[in-house]
Amino acid sequence: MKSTSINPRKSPKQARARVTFDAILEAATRILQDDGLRKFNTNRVAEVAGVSVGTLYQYFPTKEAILTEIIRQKRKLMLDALTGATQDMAQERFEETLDKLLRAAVAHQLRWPKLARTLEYAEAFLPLEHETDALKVAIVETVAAFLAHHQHDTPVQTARDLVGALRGLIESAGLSGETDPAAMLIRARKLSLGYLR
Amino acid sequence: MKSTSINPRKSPKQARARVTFDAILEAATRILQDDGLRKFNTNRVAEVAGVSVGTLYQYFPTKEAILTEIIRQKRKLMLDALTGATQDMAQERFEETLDKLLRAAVAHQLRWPKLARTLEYAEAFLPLEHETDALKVAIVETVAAFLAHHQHDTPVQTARDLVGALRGLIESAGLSGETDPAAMLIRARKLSLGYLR
Amino acid sequence: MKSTSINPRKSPKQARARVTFDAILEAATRILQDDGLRKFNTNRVAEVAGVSVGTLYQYFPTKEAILTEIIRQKRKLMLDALTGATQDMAQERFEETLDKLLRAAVAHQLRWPKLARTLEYAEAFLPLEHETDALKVAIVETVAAFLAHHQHDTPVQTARDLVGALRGLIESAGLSGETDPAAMLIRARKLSLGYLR
Amino acid sequence: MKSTSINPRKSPKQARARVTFDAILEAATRILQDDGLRKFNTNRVAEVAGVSVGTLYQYFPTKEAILTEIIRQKRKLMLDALTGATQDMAQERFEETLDKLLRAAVAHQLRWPKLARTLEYAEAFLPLEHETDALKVAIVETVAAFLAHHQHDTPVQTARDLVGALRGLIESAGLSGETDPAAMLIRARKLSLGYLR
DNA sequence: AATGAATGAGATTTCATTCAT
DNA sequence: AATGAATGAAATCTCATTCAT
Repeated sequence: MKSTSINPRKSPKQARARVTFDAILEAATRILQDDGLRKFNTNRVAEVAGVSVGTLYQYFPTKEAILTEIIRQKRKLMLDALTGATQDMAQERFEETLDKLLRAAVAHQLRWPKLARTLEYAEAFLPLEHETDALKVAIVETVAAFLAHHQHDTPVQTARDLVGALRGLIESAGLSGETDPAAMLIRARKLSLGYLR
Repeated sequence: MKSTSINPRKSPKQARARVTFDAILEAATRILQDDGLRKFNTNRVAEVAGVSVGTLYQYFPTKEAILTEIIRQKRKLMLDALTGATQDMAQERFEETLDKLLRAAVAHQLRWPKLARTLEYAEAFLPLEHETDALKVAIVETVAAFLAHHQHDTPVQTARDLVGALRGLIESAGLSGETDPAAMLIRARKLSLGYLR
Repeated sequence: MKSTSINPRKSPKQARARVTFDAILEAATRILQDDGLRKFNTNRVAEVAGVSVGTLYQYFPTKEAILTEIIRQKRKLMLDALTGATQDMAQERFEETLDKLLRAAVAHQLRWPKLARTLEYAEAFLPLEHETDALKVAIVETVAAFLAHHQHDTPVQTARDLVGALRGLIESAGLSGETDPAAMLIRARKLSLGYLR
Repeated sequence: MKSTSINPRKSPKQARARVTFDAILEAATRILQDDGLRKFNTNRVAEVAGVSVGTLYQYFPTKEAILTEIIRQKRKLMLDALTGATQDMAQERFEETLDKLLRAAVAHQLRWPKLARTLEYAEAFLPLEHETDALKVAIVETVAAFLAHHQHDTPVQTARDLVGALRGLIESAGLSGETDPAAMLIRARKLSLGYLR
């Protein structure tokens, strides 16, 4: 991975470095979840991570690089979860696979609703790397492939619509205090099946 | 309206003052739409509005007050549109009123997708006034009243779900470049009817 | 003058602003003369000027912009002095005009030898504006015009050589503690006449 | 040589150490030539030299020590060249020895004009060791001895003037792109003979 | 009412140097 | 001898807010 103003500066080689790298990302994540972009600054990230600012800048050339790395990791997680969910779609009924997908989405977004929203927002003003951007596309593509497999007419647009609507649904529920994945799943299923029928 | 750190400082009574007040809000709105919160600062707002910072602070006690006022106005517009849409619901078929509601929502959010998203995000970190907060509740209530009128079981939760999902749908379409309200309306209707059935 | 990263940010309009602008340049000049680029930083410049850093940045967008402005002003002074010296060259003997030129050069450089050297050095690593660069060319051109007027063969190259050699001479004398312009003038004349013969 | 904060930390005795020592100096030299003092920092020097910062600090106690060592080496080269040039002055005509001196000076400064200038400048703000400072004096003394040998009245001042003027001449030519030593030599001779007559 | 100059706390970032391994 | 992770003081620059005119 080339080091640009948005990529991490160096890949940690020693074990100690790995620990530091992760501590920084973890601290940043916590701040974003608790206080949003407003209080997300390098001094605070370093402090919460228990390292000096200098160390932080050994690993990330800019504040944005930290954000970008978090987004990349979260997206990767989401994509992997969705890929896993659709893995056996050839042998499964439509509803079965859909349920796996929805479970993944709900789990992903309901756990840290404020973080998810903050990252969403940050994305819009970040010059994301190709790779990170590609992950976003891949997420929609995964859902689209699933729809196409079941003879859907306009899989891509529908996938995008569905992803957007589900995000809106879960986010709104999460921010108004709901935390029960089971309850959320039922409504997410209703929304999806209703839209796809 | 009491003047607090979040309310406008003085209600512009004279014509000239009204013009200045509006110029500031308009400039702020443009900046939020074009560049997001990142570049939203009082000096720039004043410059774009063509007034001095000093003057800006005659009308708004803090930067947040400007944001709050914009949110208040937009919400007011939305609420009025929804109220208008449900005005004759007693004499209309369900689908008829729903269509009016969706039209209003699509029109509201598809025009300035980035602005809408930015305001959403800003809200989360703003200590909104009671009145402004009340507007948000009122929006959901209006939809809930409509659902209740048609014998829906859990009108409030469903209204909130629907508002969230529709916002997600329209936002995602808007940010990926769609601008046609007619096309949007069809999918919004499909989503709503599907979820409500 | 357009405001770039190297030009002043705003031209002072009020009298107070003019005073501040000049105070900043004067402070910067003093620091460069006394301590060189090493201790030339915006905090110190602001402190010596008796203003806040914020104020400094109202007028100069970067540290380099201050340097550039000083160079521009000093070059302008030099150019004006040389232009004045060659003004009546049509009515004067060669030696007479030459003497005026040398007087101007000696006066300019012997007063603040360390400052002159520091600016020279800074130039090399500064992306100077066209206008500022043009001044440097104009200085050589003025001398070249004088040489051409007296039938010199290769006026431009010779002018550049002469300007370089004289700068080296005066700088070396100035830095080793000489302060007497009269003594300097004699040797400068010797150098020039010797090279031009 | 006592190890102070400005002298190298240890004289590299083993072959491997010698290689490292030289690699550091070479890297530093390249950076100074290409980018000047601005980008001259220990981390970068170490990186370019292909060693770790830790290793760099095994050889040089401070950043300044690297600079000082480069200056010392360059001066030593220059002094040796000049000494060599004046070696046979008792058996040579004045012009003959002068030519050798000028050849040495031109060769020295025309090759890396930016480096030469940067070192000049750095010197002014460096607390040079007695030995390094002595080299500077010795250079002027060598030229002065040559002048004295040919019955010049004020050999020291004249030597200093000449060294300064020549440096100015060559530097100005070098920085404006000239690279031909032969052409430079002709003008350097003209300047010297003219001034000395 | 309006102006715009001034402030300074706070954010980002760099880099000389140390030290555990 | 060498490595490279870590430090933190110091430099650059921004921006919400105040205040004299």
